Amino acid sequence: MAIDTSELRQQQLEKSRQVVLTDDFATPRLIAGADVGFEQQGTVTRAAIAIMTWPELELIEYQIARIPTLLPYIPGLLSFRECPALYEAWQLLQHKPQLVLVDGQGIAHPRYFGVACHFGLLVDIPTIGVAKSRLFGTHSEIEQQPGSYQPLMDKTQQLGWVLRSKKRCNPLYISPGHKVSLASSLWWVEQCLKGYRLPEPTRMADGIASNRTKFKRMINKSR
DNA sequence: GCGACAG
DNA sequence: ATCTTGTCGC
Repeated sequence: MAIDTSELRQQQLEKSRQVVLTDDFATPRLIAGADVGFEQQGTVTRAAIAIMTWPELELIEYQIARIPTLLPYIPGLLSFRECPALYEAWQLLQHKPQLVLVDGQGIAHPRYFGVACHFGLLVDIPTIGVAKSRLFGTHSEIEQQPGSYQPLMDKTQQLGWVLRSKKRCNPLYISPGHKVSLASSLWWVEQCLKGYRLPEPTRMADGIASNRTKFKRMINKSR
């Protein structure tokens, strides 16, 4: 398919100016995890959003949306590929969360506008980007000690954090999405860690979106 | 010019 | 991301 990527990148630059990087939310009652998976050789996009209570972190609802894949994967343009499906799932929710952990980068992006920023602006809800690998920014080595972290930098400007969330696991790349500060983005992810590499909301959404049999049992309880 | 590159 | 069982290491 023919895609004018220069136009999409221009949209990102314009939208990035609207992203809010200070805390604009009270202590959340519900925190969500959002992730996307694919079926049929990538022709179908499947988005999952898991709603969990705070501070219990118990799953109370989840929604899945399946739509035809609109774009191929292009580094830097992930939001245009995943947001449509995420928005479909969002509209199905009976409970709207006050904070969302989105898989992928927040402002740690070449245009300072990753998928977490894009989705947060779209639904006007605070979001934090939690990515499993690096896209943009530099950082010094992370100690092996769980809980250790380093700032993720762009020259002299900090974009986020690189956190060793679990022993012998690759670190997490955390950055503000929308209406969240640098300090809070790290703090909330830490609060949602329960012994696994991924924070609970993200881990749950990831399991559901990836259709892992392991998660099919536990999610049946909440319906 | 060459490599890097969220999911 | 996805195709996929056992297996190496802490």
